[in-house]
Amino acid sequence: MRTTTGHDGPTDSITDSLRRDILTGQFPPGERLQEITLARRYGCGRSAVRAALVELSSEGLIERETNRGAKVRRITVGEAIQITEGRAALESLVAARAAREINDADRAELSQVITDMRAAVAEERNSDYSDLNALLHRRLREMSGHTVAADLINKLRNRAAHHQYRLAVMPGRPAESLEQHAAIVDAVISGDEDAAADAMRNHLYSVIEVLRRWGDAPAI
Amino acid sequence: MRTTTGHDGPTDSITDSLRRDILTGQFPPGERLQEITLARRYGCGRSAVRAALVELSSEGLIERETNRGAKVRRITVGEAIQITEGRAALESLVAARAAREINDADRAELSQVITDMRAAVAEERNSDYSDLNALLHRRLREMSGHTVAADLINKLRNRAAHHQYRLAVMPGRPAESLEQHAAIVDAVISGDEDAAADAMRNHLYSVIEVLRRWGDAPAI
DNA sequence: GGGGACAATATTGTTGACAATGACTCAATG
DNA sequence: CATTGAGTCATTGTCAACAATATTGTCCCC
Repeated sequence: MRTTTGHDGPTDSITDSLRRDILTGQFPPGERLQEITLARRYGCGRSAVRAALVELSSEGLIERETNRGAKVRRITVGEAIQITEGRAALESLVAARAAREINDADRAELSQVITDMRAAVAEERNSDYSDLNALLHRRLREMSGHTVAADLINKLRNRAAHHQYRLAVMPGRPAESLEQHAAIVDAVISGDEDAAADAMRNHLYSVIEVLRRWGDAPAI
Repeated sequence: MRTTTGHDGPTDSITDSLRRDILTGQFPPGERLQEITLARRYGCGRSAVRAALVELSSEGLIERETNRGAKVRRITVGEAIQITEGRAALESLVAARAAREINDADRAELSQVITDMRAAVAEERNSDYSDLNALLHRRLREMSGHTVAADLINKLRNRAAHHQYRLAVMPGRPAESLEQHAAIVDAVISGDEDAAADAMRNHLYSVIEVLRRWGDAPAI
C-alpha cells in the first residue's frame, strides 16, 4: 500500500518516512519543518518527530537551530561539488575493493546491468537508466564488503540527491556516463583494483565538471 | 570548573558531554548506557539523553536496539582498519586540497609543528607528540577548506579513537610516523597536490599495517 | 509618520506519568 | 534434570501538559 502523501504509516520509522519525503521533494529545500505539523502528518507524537529531526540533522539533510526549529537544508552547488569529491574518494576505494572481491556470479550480474543500461539509453528511458545507475553503485558497495565506506557514501548521496536528479535529466548526459560506467565494470570484472578506482574517480569527477558548469548558471 | 565525573554541566550540550566521556574511556566499549542513569549523571531529563543517544548512534559511537537500550559500540580491529581506509581516502583528498590552498602563514605554522614534533620524539614526550599529531591533521583539514570531508574525517577519527590511542603508546611508533608527517608537510608546503595525497595515504596505510599486525594478537 | 517598549501568539524545550516491550525468576511438569 | 510457562521486574517508547523562548503585532510617545 502506498498513499498519495508518500508515507506508509508506522511500519517504518518516522525517520525513514521523513527522509524519503525530503528526498522526493515533498519538502523542498528551505521549507520549515514544524514538529506539530509533522506529528499530525505521520500520525505520531512530537517525540518521534524530534528524534527523526535529530537524526536527519546529523545526516546533513536538515538544519536545526535551538528554539527556532528545523528546515530542509539548501545545498549549494559548491557543497554538492564537495560532496561529490568525498564520494569520489570513497567510491574509488569501494570500486577497488569490489575488484578484489569479485566472483563469477557478480561478474555476470554487473555485465547484465551494463547491457540493460545500454538498452535504456538507446530507448531514451531516462528514469530506468537512473534506477540502473543507483543499482550499479549500490551493488558495487555491497560486493566490496566495505561497510564503513558504503555507509558514508549512502549519506553523501542523500545529501546531494537534488543535484544528482537534475543531472539525470540533462540531455546527452546518460550517454556520456554510460561509457564511464562500462569502464568501471570492465575494470572491476577484470579484477584490476587500480583501474577500477581510476575509472570510478574519473566518472565522479566528470559529474563534478557538470556541476561546476552549473555553478555559473544556477537553475530551478 | 571541572568535576571528577568529567563533565562541565549544561554549558555544552549533553551530546558533547557524553561523546567526551565515551572517548575518554569513562564508558568502556560494551558498557550499557541507561537513559535514567545518564540523565542523573548529567543533571537533565531523559529527553536530552535520548537526543544525545540518537546522534551518537548515527555517528557510530554507540549502538541502539529498540526497547533494549544503548551500549558503547565495540570496534573490532577489522572495523578499525576499514575506518582508517576511509580516512586515508578522505584525508588524502584534504591534503591535496591543503597543498592547493596553502599560503605563507600556513607554511610557517606547519613547519613549526614538525619542529615541535621532532623535539617531542627526541625527548620521548609521547603525550605531547600525540597532541601535535592531532593538531597537524586538524590544521590540514582547516587549511583545505573542505568542510564536507573534514566533518566526515572527524567522525571517523572518533570511532576509531580507542585503537588510535593504543597506537600512540607503541614503542618506536612515533619516530616512524614522524617521518611520514614530515613528508606530508613537505609536499603540502611545496604545493604538490599529488605528492601530498600520496604522502597522506602512505601514512595512514602504515597505520593500517600496524592495526593488521594487531589483528592476530588482540590486546586489552 | 516612525521608532521603541510591551503584550500576544506561536513554537520549541522539558518534565513527568503511563504504556509497551523484553529479560529474568522460579516453580511445575514431562 | 531439562524445559516451558506464567508472572514479575526493569527499561525503553510514547504521550500530554507545562515552561521557556522567539516572533509578531500593537500601542504610545516623540
